[in-house]
Order: sequence, then structure tokens, then C-alpha cells
Amino acid sequence: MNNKTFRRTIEELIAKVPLGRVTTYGDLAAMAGTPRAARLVGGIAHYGDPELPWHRLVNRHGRLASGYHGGRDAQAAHLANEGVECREHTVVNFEERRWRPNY
DNA sequence: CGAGTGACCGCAA
DNA sequence: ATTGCGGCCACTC
Repeated sequence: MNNKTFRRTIEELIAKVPLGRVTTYGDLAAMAGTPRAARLVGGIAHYGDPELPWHRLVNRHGRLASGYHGGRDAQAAHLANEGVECREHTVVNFEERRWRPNY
């Protein structure tokens, strides 16, 4: 069912991420059908819709991204605003906060 | 159409 | 423990 472009799928998934929950580039790419396209997710995020909750995207180590629009502080602030605790740009209880689609 | 790029991931020294 | 390198795929110009 991937008639849409990869970007479209990522945008759909990102929009489906529950509030107060976080996901990783690798997982997002994997659920999109390309587990090795983690970089794509980052790239798409850079070129994608600025209104989507990209701040819920973190790397495999649960750490916040580096080039987020506004800086990691802004991303951490958004996460904290949604109830996600962050310490030194790293998501607390990241493994538990990690959202996974019903695949 | 071709080449470069990237907010990553995993492994090696 | 830290640092460096390559691979990987789709997107943009």
C-alpha cells in the first residue's frame, strides 16, 4: 500500500504519534517499510511539513535531534509541554515513552 | 536525468 | 569509555 511516496508515509505516521509519546527515526523508517532509511526520515523532516510534530522524533539513543528548527532546547520544551521529561536533551524513560504502531 | 545531501545507524580501532 | 568511518535510501536542486 505504499503507492504514496516515502515522505507521505512518514508524515502520516508522524501525525499518528500520540501526544506525550516519542518515536525514533529507525522505527519510523522501519514501519514505513525501509528500516535502513532512518536518514530519510531526518531528511524528510527537514524538507517536510513544518506543522507536523517532528519534535517527537528522537534518535536511537533517545537523544533529541541536532538540527531541529529552533534548537534542541525548543524540542525539549515542546516535549516537556506534552508531558515528556527531558534531561540534557535526552528523553527520560525513553524506552517506555517510545511509541510503536500496531504492526 | 545526474549528483549531492541528510535531524541516522552500526561497527571498527 | 570515546572517536572515526562507511553504508543506506529517498528527497531536493
